Amino acid sequence: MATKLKSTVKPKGNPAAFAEAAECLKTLAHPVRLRIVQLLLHGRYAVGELAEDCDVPDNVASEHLRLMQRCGFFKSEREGRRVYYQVAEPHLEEIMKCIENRFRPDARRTNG
Amino acid sequence: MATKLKSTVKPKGNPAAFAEAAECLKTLAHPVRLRIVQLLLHGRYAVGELAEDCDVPDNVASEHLRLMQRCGFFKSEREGRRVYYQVAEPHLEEIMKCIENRFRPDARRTNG
DNA sequence: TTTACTTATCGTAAGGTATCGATATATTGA
DNA sequence: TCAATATATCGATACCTTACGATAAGTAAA
Repeated sequence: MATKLKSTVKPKGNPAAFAEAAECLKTLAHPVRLRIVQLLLHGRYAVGELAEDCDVPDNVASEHLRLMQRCGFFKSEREGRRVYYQVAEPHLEEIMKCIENRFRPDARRTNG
Repeated sequence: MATKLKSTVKPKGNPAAFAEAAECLKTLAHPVRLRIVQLLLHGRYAVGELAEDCDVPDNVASEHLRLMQRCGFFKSEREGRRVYYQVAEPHLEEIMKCIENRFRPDARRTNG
């Protein structure tokens, strides 16, 4: 297998994009929020359902959802007393797959 | 194009994996650190070089590098007075590509 | 050995984040 | 209207993170 050489040209960075990306990653970087993302990538859930699954009080789940909605991850709609959340950011699935791929039990040392 | 239905089965979560993933994402979630990751995915740089590119003092760059090294992102080796860092985590490239893909100027509304 | 260069570490202050309990708002049904 | 359910918001607190300046440590050259 041939060794791939890295380019020596320095990639140009976009500070505004890095700032926005950092914001979104920070929002993703919480165990409960990761679980909520995983759940909502597979279906549609109300606040109380998510809270129960994550074993946190309803108001805490609600707060996590608010943060993620602010980043555009989710949208919500009320149905009767309940408010259902679902994914609104198309790239979430790809990013979550990368993360799950990395943190599978056997995911280390795929290459050099 | 057929509409893909979401599975209704609830994915089972691994709390320990979510905790570890959240740690690593938090470490990634900083504008300067994202830039450093981008640079090191394209080459090998010393602390002072990274500090200059990122427009931060050397000790701040050194601290960011220490945090990321603690997550296993990088390894370092001294050469004379300088310490060079390079990527040690194979999944970094894939994850960074996802992020760059999402935060390109035209990256919104790919589907959904 | 003395000085300069490069990186790492430490203490600290400022600002941000997570969580909790209490309370407010919205909806439904009695 | 009143009570119950479901969600959202607020104030307070504890904790964490970041950046800064000072300083230490490792290396090279004078």
